[in-house]
Amino acid sequence: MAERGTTIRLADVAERAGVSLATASRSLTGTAGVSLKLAEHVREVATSMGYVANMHARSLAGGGESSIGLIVTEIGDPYFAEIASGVIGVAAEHQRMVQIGQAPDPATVLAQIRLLRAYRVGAIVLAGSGHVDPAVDAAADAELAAFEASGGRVAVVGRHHVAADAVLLDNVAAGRSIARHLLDLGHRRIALIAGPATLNTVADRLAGLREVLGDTVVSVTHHDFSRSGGAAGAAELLDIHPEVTAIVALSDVMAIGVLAALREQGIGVPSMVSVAGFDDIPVAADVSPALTTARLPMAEIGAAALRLTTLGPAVRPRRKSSGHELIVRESTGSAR
Amino acid sequence: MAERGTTIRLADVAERAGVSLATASRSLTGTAGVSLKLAEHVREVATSMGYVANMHARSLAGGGESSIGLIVTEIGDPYFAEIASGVIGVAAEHQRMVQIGQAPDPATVLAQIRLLRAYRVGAIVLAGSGHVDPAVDAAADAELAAFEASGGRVAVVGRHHVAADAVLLDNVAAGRSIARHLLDLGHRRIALIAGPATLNTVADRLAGLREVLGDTVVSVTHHDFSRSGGAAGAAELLDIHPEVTAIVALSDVMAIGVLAALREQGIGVPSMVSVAGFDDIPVAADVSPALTTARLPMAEIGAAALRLTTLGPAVRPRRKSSGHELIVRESTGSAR
DNA sequence: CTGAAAGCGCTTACAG
DNA sequence: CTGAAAGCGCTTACAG
Repeated sequence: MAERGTTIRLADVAERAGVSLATASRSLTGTAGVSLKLAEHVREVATSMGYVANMHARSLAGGGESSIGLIVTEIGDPYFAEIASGVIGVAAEHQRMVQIGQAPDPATVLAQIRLLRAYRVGAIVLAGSGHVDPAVDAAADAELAAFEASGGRVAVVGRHHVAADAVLLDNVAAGRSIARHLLDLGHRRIALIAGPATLNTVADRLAGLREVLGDTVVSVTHHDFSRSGGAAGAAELLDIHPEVTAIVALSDVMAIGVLAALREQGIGVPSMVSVAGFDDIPVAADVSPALTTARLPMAEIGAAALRLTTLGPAVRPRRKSSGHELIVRESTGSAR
Repeated sequence: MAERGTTIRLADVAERAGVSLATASRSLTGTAGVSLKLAEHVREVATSMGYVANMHARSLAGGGESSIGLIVTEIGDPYFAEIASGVIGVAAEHQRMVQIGQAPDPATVLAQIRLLRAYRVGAIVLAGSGHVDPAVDAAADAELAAFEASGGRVAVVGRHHVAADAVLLDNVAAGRSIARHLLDLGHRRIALIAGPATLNTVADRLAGLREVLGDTVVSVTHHDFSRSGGAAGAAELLDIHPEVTAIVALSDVMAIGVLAALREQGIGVPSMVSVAGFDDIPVAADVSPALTTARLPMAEIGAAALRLTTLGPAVRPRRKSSGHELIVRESTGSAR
């Protein structure tokens, strides 16, 4: 075992094995050009000494695999946890480590991209909605472009205006699917409880919804993209528009908040009010009542995003659609 | 913007700013000993050139902050997502990046620790249960010890036998709390649906439960620590022990599976059977019916674990208890 | 306050 | 198949 604060270097291994630094390096990295038994011997010595290569030195010297960077809004949110799971799974297939950063706002996104660049990651996956106003994301986009210009690869999830490979979320179509479903059930007084109006994800889902719903929409409000945001939206809504027969929350997490608020007020779902969400987070099937939602397969999306970065750079950015699927469960029913 | 594949080095900045490498370095790292205006000038030049320091070089040269490593079993699991959220939050406070690895089995845990060591992280937080048989974790423990010996800091969550700082999960006491609650409700025919018997977490929860439940336990089975594991356990149980009036699943995720299986068979909860879980994952309050559980504050636990690593090494490992809280909701009621 | 030089731990041409 | 040497991009004593 190493002495406290002391670390074994390749030079130590080489000396003990009685070979040169170069041979030791080749033996351990599996580079061709060392006799099998010598390489084997060096490996044994290294193991017995508890040698662990220094990736910083290895990176600097031009060897070593780069790791991959992932930026999410909040890892505790099931939506992002799923994406992360997809990304980390694919990274592991390629023996890559992932460095993860949380970035709740545009300034932090920029800072995280910088940090990831400083660590010389090979690729960055940026999840988290872009903004309706492209100016808000301009600094981050420029940083991403600079990263690509310096040889890095990037893939974004749910961002439109970036000149990078992207998995585009099928938000507009998902909105339409939810809307049609509600109309089919006879609903004509519908409220939309949305996340921040500044986000593309919100704007897109809203657009799809409104396109089909037309003037059956009696209310659109904006709240935090969270359980409590959904609950607050529902409470407020019930005061002002008690005539509403259906509520669509712009995410499952918000929808769960809506469900909680409705339960608290003793309003039956779907007997009195139908509720629908977006995403199909893992727990959507298990809430009470089970949530009707538009499924976006986030884990697959995360995996797909990282896979895009393993392709070489393209002349024109690749775009891949997430697709979506309407999942009808018990939270929606015929209008009363 | 840099040319494709070309990266700006500190030497480029120094040259452009008309100073030496040393002065450029000091200006950018904020080291004392450079006139304010010169430092300011260098910083402007660096920014205008889009310079991003190479952390690998910085680390090698002895400067730079080390990042922190986190190992979880599965980031998509809300239990671990919460822990990760706590860890990443604290890491951000300290301007540290976190490198995250998923490790579903002991061999992978070992591999991940090695990788983290190779990246010369300053600290490792290992979440994920230890094993009843210490031999299973021996290799990982040794690697952790070697890491500490070489100056690294480590904190584990829910592992007993490691000679490192640890946040100990209050599993035994949590088991007792759930057990007492069930007994108080008059249940005398109780089934336990557990995760893998090899895990400490399972053994401890089971121990607390059995200590209080005594011979009211009619069945103990082991399944995957997952929703489907819980569902399978419940289905199997109902066949063999229809007389059971209460089921405790060893995690909320499993309990959600139990709830699903019961619903499928039309068995009322808690009218026919009461169900309880462990952890209080964020969604526990929103499932149907709302889940009675023993809360372990995972986000705080993750945060506490990382904070332990910021303290200097201790002569004897620090142990911190997670504490727990019985949360009674609607899935438990009087025995029929 | 500023600079020239050594060194961090590797990998990889370049020779042999 | 093996080794001596240069170099990756920084930071930090050491001088001045």
